[in-house]
Amino acid sequence: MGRSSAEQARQNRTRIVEVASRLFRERGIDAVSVSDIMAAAGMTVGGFYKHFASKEALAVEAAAFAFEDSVKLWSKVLGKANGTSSELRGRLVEQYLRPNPQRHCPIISFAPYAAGKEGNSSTRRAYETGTGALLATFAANEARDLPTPEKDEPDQEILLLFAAMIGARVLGEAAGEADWVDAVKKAVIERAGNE
Amino acid sequence: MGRSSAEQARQNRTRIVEVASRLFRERGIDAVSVSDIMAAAGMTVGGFYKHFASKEALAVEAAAFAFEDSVKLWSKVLGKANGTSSELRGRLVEQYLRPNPQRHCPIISFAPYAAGKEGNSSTRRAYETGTGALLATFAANEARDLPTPEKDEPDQEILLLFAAMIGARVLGEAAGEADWVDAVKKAVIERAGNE
DNA sequence: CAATATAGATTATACTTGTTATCTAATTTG
DNA sequence: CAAATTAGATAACAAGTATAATCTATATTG
Repeated sequence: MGRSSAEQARQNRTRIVEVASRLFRERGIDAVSVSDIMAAAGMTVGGFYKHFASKEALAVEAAAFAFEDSVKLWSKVLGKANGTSSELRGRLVEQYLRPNPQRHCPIISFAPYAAGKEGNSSTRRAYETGTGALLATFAANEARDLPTPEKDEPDQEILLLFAAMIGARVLGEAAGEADWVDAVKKAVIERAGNE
Repeated sequence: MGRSSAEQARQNRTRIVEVASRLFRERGIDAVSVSDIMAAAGMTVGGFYKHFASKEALAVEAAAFAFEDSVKLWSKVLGKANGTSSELRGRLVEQYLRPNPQRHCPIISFAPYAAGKEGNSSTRRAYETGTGALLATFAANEARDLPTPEKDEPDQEILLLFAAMIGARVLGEAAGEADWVDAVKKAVIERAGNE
């Protein structure tokens, strides 16, 4: 097996990012090796550094990809025709807190990795940009059914709900068997739906 | 250097747990090696397995220690004489969200580690017990200045705040430089103080 | 079509990790 | 006090890691 075509190489590169994005979200960045990723992408480790300078460089791209993915998903749920903004938000939060081993949230999966990096690293900037985009998506829905939007920046209630949905999901993933977890989730979901 | 006395050995064991508890919270479990811990405790790796069956066994004890530590701290803040329960809670949340590289919250530090374990593992059970104890501590304050407590279980508002404070801190640690982080923290703190 | 560049495979390197064996000097025990 | 035990030091082990060098067959280029 020799050199691949430019088009093939481009597809392979994209595939590596997609696969890494999924594996990183499922298992965490440190728990996934470069070999794991390449194997899951149907290749061997040899070609990796033809595409990326380092594992961290891939992590940056994989995070960006994951955040875009989530923005699309959130937009889709919040953009539905039937329901007030509050109802739609309630539905999003309910879906967000429903256990789903397939779809992991980048805000949570990449948080420990970003937290361990310096403030000006590209990893951290990618995390800040991506999470900021999700917050903006979450908040954008707000002004929808109001005749005159009050402010540009999201109001206190939205910011509170954003923090709460993330916290509740962290608890769900780490302590899903505890009885109080469902109560916490329920409180967050109900508040999101009845603003 | 030969055998240590039984008393010395007991002290050393406790020291290992304390040191591990701190390092795990600061850097995350996977980022701290057994050698790191033993070195920080002033010993070498050789004696480790005389005290613990595995790194994971230590992590369980270190988590329990960290949670007890936090319960004490929260109780102290919430138990102050001056202030309504709501004011005290506001102060706790404000302190919780103030950046502090020394004191890390076990709910957040141990979450990725617990999330990666099976539901019935001792690691996960320690996480559930510890986080449950912190929730109970947070909620216990509630009934304080009410003549007749309404329910046994924490009400919706408390559960929402608990989730929100955790989510806000996750964001603070991973995206502390983003401008919207302060807005999120502020929203959570203000809500905690004005129930 | 010949010469060159290169994607990805294979292999190597340098390092770190959790865990285990061995050893030794001091503590316990009888 | 002599014999047995063992905490912790030293060193080894096996597995896994990120990254780099080399190789090879194919795509690209002139």
